[in-house]
Amino acid sequence: MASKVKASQQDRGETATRILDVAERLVQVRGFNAFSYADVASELNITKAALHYHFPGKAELGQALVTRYAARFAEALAAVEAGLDDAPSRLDAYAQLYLDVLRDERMCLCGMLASEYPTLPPPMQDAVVRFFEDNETWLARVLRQGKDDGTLHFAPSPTETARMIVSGLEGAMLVARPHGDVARFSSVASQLLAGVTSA
Amino acid sequence: MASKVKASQQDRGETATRILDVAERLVQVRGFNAFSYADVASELNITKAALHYHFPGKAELGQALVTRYAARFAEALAAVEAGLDDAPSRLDAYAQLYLDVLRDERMCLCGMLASEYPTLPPPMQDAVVRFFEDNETWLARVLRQGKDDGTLHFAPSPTETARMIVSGLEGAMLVARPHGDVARFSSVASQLLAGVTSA
DNA sequence: GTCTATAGGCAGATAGAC
DNA sequence: GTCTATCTGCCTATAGAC
Repeated sequence: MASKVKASQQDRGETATRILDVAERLVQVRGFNAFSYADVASELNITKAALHYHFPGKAELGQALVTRYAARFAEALAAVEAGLDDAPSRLDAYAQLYLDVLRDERMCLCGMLASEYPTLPPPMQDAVVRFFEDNETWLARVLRQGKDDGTLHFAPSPTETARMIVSGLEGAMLVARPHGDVARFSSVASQLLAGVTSA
Repeated sequence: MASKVKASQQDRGETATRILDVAERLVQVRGFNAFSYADVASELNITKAALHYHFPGKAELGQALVTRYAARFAEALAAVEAGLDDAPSRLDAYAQLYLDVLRDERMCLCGMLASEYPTLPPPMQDAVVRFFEDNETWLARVLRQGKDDGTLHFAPSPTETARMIVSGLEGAMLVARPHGDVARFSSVASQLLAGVTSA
């Protein structure tokens, strides 16, 4: 049973991983409907046919993209919980995850896909909705924790408050990117968090 | 000088107006990159060639769309100011404008275009940025009014607070639409406004 | 696994008749 | 103003050689 590195989830080859990396960036910058197999192939100096070997169609590539993105996000949230104990710090770290994406001149992958939602293959639609639900669930838990220990203060339910934070951060990315102004995002993010950290 | 109806801004023919109506809905639902001249033509039972007579290219059609949308929004904001005096009511009416769009299962036109920003023709990009700036300016003015007369309470500058409200409402639309859940939007909207109406 | 070659469709756009 | 007809290019996808 000498397993080398413990293949965490479905392991893909090196080429498949690089395809996902390039496609992910293209989708986050331009959108799922505005990138093509040709774009990815030319960046990697391979042919479109090779792409189809790794991902039969655009729908399958899209599913793989959102699945991997959601898994990574879940890992990041677990790391936040492991590394930080108090609710306010955890909220700060959560917002920082968004900021890191925007600094790269990208939109949140699932925020981008949310705008294209009616045009997506059904499996991608389901995965996008799940992403937001998972985020809200995690945030609601942190908010509940903070309310219980007195470090956070808010009137609506933790779930409703979580939804406001997710919406606010996604919207802040959406609006800040056309302005090319990361500070716009940071300002909104701190106001959102201040709404639950101050009495 | 017997002008019939006072051609408010650039008047377009009846057909051109119907083209804009159909194209506007398609962009708000599917996005600028995911609708085609063929889509519009088939809905109106005309040919693509006829479309090109009214709007030479997709870029020009897109410009006309965002220009008209921004003008209508500005009219709506003026109507809000004319019809309501106090700042809290004006904020409520502002959020209601967004809700009306979402009820139609549409995204804000400029929110949709913001997600596609890097792929848009430059004139459309400029118009999208201007739309958000105009919204923020209007909101900041209302916020200042409310702060001065004691009906609103917030710590950051009116401009920064305005940006948080715009971002929050746009993000709430973005996230609510995939869930098919208008209540999600309303919940976030009232939380955002509660943040400035309660002490 | 990656290639060449190609199929089949749809995109935006134009010419010219009516 | 609207039509038919057509162009060119890009899209996703497949077949089959290496």
